[in-house]
Amino acid sequence: MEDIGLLFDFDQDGSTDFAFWGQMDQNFHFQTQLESFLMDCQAASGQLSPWSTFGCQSVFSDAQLTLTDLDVQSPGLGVCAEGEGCPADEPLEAAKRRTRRLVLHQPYKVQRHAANIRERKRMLSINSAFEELRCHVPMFPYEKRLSKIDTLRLAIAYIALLREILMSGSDPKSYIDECMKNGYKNQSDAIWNTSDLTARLSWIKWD
DNA sequence: TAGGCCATCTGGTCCT
DNA sequence: AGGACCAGATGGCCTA
Repeated sequence: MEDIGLLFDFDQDGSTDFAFWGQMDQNFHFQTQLESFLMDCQAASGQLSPWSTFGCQSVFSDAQLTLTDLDVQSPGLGVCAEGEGCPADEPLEAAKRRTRRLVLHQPYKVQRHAANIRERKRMLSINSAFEELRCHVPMFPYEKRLSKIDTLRLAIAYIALLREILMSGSDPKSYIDECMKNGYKNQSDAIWNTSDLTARLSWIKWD
């Protein structure tokens, strides 16, 4: 038995899109196992969190295309170890296959790489949530994209103001007009001040 | 060119 | 044990 790690770079951007690792023996049928593994992941991707539609599906649809003409050899034959160069005369299907294959005898490295991928996808899901939040905070039509911290702060201020409107029982439009005229009273957390928030809200069609 | 923002990597900690 | 979460470090890009 031998530890093996495989890193895939489907889009050739130099970063690993997918990692596979485990142990292998002489009877290891690489293509069959990898293919069924990818199929399992694809089947599961529909149940995964938002990143799955963004990252996982595209990765795996690519993977299927790659696998169809992926002349995968038994690991150990012409496989390059990380940090070593492949022999120059090797028929470098690696580039053709758009696949970076590694044999790692240090399982830690492979696990670390897999953790990096998970972390990247976790950040993607966070970013997609930020995008969604940006759609719900008041923006000027000409305004450039809000940063993450500004999105959070504006969302907090927006929620606070909406709560006040509800508590006041008055018409939202007239409440905003009042704020524009007299200033927004609640300045306790004035990261977004009166003119910022109420001016944004004045763009909203309340009817 | 400095500062802000962001993506990524990484190691530590927490949770299941 | 492995994955999720978090925060620090780093480097790239953009803008004033």
